[in-house]
Amino acid sequence: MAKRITTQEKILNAAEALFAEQGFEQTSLRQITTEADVNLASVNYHFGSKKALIQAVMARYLEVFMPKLAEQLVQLAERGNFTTRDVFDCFREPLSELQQVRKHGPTLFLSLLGFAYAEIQGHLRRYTMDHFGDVMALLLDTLHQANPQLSPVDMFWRLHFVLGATVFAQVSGPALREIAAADFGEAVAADQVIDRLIPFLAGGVDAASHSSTVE
Amino acid sequence: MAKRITTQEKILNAAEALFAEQGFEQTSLRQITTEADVNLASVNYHFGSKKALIQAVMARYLEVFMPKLAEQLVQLAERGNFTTRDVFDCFREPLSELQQVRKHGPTLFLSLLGFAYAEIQGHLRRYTMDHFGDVMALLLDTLHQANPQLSPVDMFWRLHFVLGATVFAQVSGPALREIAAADFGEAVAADQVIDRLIPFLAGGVDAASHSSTVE
DNA sequence: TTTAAATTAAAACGCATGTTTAAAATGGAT
DNA sequence: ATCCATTTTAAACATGCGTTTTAATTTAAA
Repeated sequence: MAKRITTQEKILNAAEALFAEQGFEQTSLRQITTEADVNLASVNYHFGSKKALIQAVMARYLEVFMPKLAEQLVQLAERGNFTTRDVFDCFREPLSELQQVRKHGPTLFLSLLGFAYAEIQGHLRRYTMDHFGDVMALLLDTLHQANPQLSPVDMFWRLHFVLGATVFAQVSGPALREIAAADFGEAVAADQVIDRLIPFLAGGVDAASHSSTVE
Repeated sequence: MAKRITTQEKILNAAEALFAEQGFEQTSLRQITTEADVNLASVNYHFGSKKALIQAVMARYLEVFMPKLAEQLVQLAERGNFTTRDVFDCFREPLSELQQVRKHGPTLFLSLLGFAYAEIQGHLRRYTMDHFGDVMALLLDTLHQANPQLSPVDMFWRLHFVLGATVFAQVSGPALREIAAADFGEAVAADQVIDRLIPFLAGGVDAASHSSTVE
C-alpha cells in the first residue's frame, strides 16, 4: 500500500520540476496545476499565494541541506588545518544526500537555487537569511579560516563570485552540456559539472588578492 | 546648438537604463515610453517589437566592444608568452572605453550582458553568436594558449564559469555593494568590483583540473 | 502652397496572469 | 445516518502585458 499522495505534495512536486526547468516567474500556476492534475484554485487554498508556494518548494530542500552543511563545516573546523578545497568539498555530501528527498534532488536543488538567486525576489533572500543566516555566516567564517591572508571583505566578495559561478553553471547547465557535447563530442553528466566547478572555485578563492599583486 | 535627440534615441536611452536595472522581461514598454516621454506605440513603429528593441540596445554596445576586444586579443597573441591574468586584463580597456558611448557605459553594459545571459532568450544568444562568434572563438583560443595544460573542453567549461561569476557579480552588484558597505563599513565603487573579480577569475582558470589532482 | 510620406497620438484588442468567489463534493466524528 | 468542517470545483474577476489600428499631425519635397 503506497502512501497516499496529498494534493499539497502533488503541487509541490509538479512545481519544483517546472521551477527548476523554467524559473519561477516563467512558470504559471496553470502549468503547475495541470501538471499536478489538481484544480487551479488549490494552490491559493493550500499555500495562499504563488510566493508562498515558491518558499515551500525551497524550504523542503533547505531544511534538509542547511543543517547537514553546518554539520560538515563544524566537523572541519574541529579538525583544523584545512584548505579552501576542503571547504567546498563540504558541499558534496549534503548535496548528494538530497537524493533521498527526491530522485534528482541535488540537480533540482541547485537549479532552484540558481533561479531563486537570479530572480532576486527579495522575499526569498530574506527567508534564507532569516532561517539560515547562521549557516551562511559559518561558511564565511570557515572560508576565512582557510584563507587568513584574505580580508573579510575580500572573502565576502569571493564567496559571492563563487555563488554566481555555481548558480550560473546550474541554470545554463543543460544548454551548456548540449553545446559541449556537440562541439567536443563529449557527453557530460550533471554531476560531473560540479567536479569541474569545484577546482575552479577553489582556485579563484585561493588567488592572491588584487592589493597584494605588485608587479 | 545641441544635437536634436530623436525619438529612437530617447527610447534606446530610457530602455537601456531600465533594462540594466530590472532586466528585460521585468521592464514593460509602458515604463520605457513613459520614462522616454514618447508614445507607447512608437516602440513598435520604430523597432517593430520589444525583442527587436532589446537587440538594438545590446547592439549599440556590442558593436563598439567586440572589435576592441578582438584587437586586444590579437595584440596579445602577437606578443606571445602570456598568462590567464593577461587575457582577462584585455577586457579592461575595451570596457572602459564604453564610457565614450555613454557616461556609465561599462557598468550598464555588464548589467545588460548579465540579464541577457540570465534570461536566456534564445534570440539574443543567436544574435551574439551570429555576429561575434569569431570573437568568442578567439577568446577561447587565447585562453587555451595561456593554459595549454587544460583540455579544450575543460577550458570551455571554465570560460562559462567565468561568465557566470562576472554576470552575477554585475547583476547582484548594487545589492552586494550595499551589504558590503553595511557589514564592513567599506564603500565599494562599481569599478572596484572588477578589480576584485579579475584575480578570482584568473585563479579559477589557472587551477589544476580535477582529473590531474591526484592526492 | 500643395502634396505625399513619415511620424505621433489615443484608443482598443486579444491574451495570459494571479487571485477570489461561491457552490458542490467529500470525509470523519457523533 | 447526520452533521459540520475540510476540500475540490468551475467560473469569473481584475490587472497588466505586447501589439494593432485608425486618425491626427508633422515634416520635407515638388
